[in-house]
Amino acid sequence: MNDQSDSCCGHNPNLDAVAIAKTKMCSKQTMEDIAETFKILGEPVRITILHALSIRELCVCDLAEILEMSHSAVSHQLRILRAARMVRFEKQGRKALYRLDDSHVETIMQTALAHLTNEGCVPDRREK
Amino acid sequence: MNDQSDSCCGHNPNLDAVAIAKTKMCSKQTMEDIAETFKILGEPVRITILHALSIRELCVCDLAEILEMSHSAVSHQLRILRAARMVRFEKQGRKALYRLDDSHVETIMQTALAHLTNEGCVPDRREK
DNA sequence: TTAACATATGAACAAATGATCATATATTAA
DNA sequence: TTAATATATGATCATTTGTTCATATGTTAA
Repeated sequence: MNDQSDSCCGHNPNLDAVAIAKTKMCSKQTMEDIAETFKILGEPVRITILHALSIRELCVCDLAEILEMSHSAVSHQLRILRAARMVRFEKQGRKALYRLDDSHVETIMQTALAHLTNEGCVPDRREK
Repeated sequence: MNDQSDSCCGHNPNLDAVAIAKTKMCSKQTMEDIAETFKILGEPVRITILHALSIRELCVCDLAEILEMSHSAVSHQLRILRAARMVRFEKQGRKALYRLDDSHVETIMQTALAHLTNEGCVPDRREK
């Protein structure tokens, strides 16, 4: 925001280090895109939906039961996950069967779990 | 929140599917911990700090220069990253040299990037 | 057709949160 | 010691965002 206000206040960044980092870093846009992805994963309800769908496909009604939440709230969150191309759905009668739309999500989740537990990886919990 | 309000309104979840999912799913607490990790990564400023530190160690002053932000704002975010054990620092004189504290963070970032660019994953089958 | 079921979505509200500002602590230089 | 430098942090404020409520759309059963 204010890159000028500090230069007059006596701060001395290591210009070499700053230059090296800047040239090797990804674009600001890329960083924002990655952050957006994590922001979506950073909600208990949404990550739990993805976790459940990693085990098997489920409809809104099932997810509401599992999460102990209203159908409306679940549907709102599914909309966000759809927009992020993390889940997709298929209409079956009056139900909407949801499933994961990207295997990366599982990988990301397991790595996050590894960070938390300081372990290598996690056993596969999928059905069969 | 309200697990009772729906049962009297005529919704019929697939009880088998729900049971299967429930027994195989991680605990609620684990989900919340994972979500917390992602929430921290889901902020452009924080993920950019981690990205910069993945290139080389930097002090608060350098990070402020790279991010074009105030030192205060950077320091606040570093505090959050420290609490999550994603970065650690070492005092050198009046400077504080920060570096990554967990190699998992880089792995998670790269997988997220793969999700965004649709590389090495399931083909895109979104609904039209 | 009518009623029940299943999902989707806009609006409103409350809670969470990041940036700014002011201030505090600590280290080095003069 | 005094001043300058470097970082840390509490409080405030504005924005973001998830849930609820009301309502709309569409499907199946009676």
